[in-house]
Amino acid sequence: MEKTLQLKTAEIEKISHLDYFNIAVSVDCVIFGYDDKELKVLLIKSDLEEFAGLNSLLGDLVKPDEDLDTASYRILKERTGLDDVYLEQVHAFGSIDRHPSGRVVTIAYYSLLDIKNHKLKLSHNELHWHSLSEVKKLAFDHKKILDTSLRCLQEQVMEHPVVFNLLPEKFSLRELQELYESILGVELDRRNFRKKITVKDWLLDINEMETNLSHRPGKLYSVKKQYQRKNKKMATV
Amino acid sequence: MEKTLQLKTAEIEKISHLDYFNIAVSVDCVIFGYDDKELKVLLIKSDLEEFAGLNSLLGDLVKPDEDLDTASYRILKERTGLDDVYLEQVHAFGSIDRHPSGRVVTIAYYSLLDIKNHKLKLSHNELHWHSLSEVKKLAFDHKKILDTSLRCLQEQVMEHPVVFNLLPEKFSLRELQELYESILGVELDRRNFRKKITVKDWLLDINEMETNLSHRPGKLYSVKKQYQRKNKKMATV
DNA sequence: AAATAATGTGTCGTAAGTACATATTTGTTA
DNA sequence: TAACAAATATGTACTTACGACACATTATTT
Repeated sequence: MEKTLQLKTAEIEKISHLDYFNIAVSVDCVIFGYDDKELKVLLIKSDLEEFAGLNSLLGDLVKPDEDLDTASYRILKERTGLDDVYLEQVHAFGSIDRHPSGRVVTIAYYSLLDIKNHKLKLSHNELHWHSLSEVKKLAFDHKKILDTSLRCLQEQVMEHPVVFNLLPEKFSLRELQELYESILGVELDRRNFRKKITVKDWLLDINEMETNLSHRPGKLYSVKKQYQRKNKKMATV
Repeated sequence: MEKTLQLKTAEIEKISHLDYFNIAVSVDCVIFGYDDKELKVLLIKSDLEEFAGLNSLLGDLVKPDEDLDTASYRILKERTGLDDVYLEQVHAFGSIDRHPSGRVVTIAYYSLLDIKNHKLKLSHNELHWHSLSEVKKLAFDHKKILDTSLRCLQEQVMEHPVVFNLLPEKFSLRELQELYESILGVELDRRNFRKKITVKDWLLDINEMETNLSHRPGKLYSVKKQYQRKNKKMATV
């Protein structure tokens, strides 16, 4: 009697192991960039037949010996050559049929980087920056992931010093304001914006001015060291 | 030449399918309750040898034909008999060795429910409410998941009408304030709290009073219909 | 009827948010 | 070289939110 039960349990366990350990986990990175006064996202042509012609986010399956954060940094590194960039986990997406090759649960991350200063390794063709406003349809559920990530970014942006990776090291308040305006999708009053930013005390006046402008140049600032978010080691402020 | 490549690709694909579709995904529910002026969490004795004697959150592996939200509602339903409760996804946890049986990536959800009005099906022994302050060590990485979920709840609580599932349908402002105090871990000024809450316009004055008190009774309120969060169908406000 | 233990509301000072105007600095151009 | 164009830099007045705090009211208990 006991033996039968034992066997049964073992069998059940074997079955259940097969039943359950057969999902793939992926990481999808929503890599935001900023250039030409527009918020952009890095997309690649999907290589799946099912999504022929559509773009997708940069993602990959998580390896057996890789944790989620490591996978996200690997993907970023592989595609952009960067490894000192801040990544933030956004949400897990796990609809049953979201991936044509099988059950793939994906964890979305977003990242921010300055397009001008980090030219892509464009060896992979079909890897391009796209203006957010022009992104309509993406492969998989990636449009939903993109929308969720943008909302997440918008919620963080006024409370936390996250956006500075989108700008060059030195930037003017006008540039910063334009960046906020593209992220939030609203126009901001210049004077009030400056007050709000300066009171947060994130910025360092580096005593330099803009150059090569056809009008009065503004002062240049950089983020204070303690608010630079280079990598996960950095504490959340 | 081309044929060889073809074969190679097919082989690679086969290998990679085996390599990658071998992760299990679980959902862990941090079920918060409120009773006796204390925030509590529902825990169960771990049935794994490795964690003998330790409690764990309520979780289960996600079935092949089940999406993440469905799994979280199933777990809640199985353990508490409830299916009309709000669940909120918190974060994905995916350290390589977080589960002794193999690679299990887990998605954490939190939920809120009124302990008094939803007596547990205590057929499962060892399923109990624990005061948050007394929870020290949990199985797996569940302590970290609990801490993260609490922080998430704390961040939401002043901005969004999430906590009302922790209270009975009718409640006094004092009860609501005590709840906020337990969640946030701070004392609040009664007059300022009332101002702050009433300005949000979440509450409906139902023209009833507390009864059976040894002092002056307070008015009773309920959440306005549009802010009740029964299930995911409910929009986020 | 007095004491107790809550509820319910108001005020005042400070900080933050919003709308708005003027002076200043640089490069350009007539 | 003086006027102009275009942007920077800053200030003020009004309104709204926040925090500390005090007093009158109501139901129960003794």
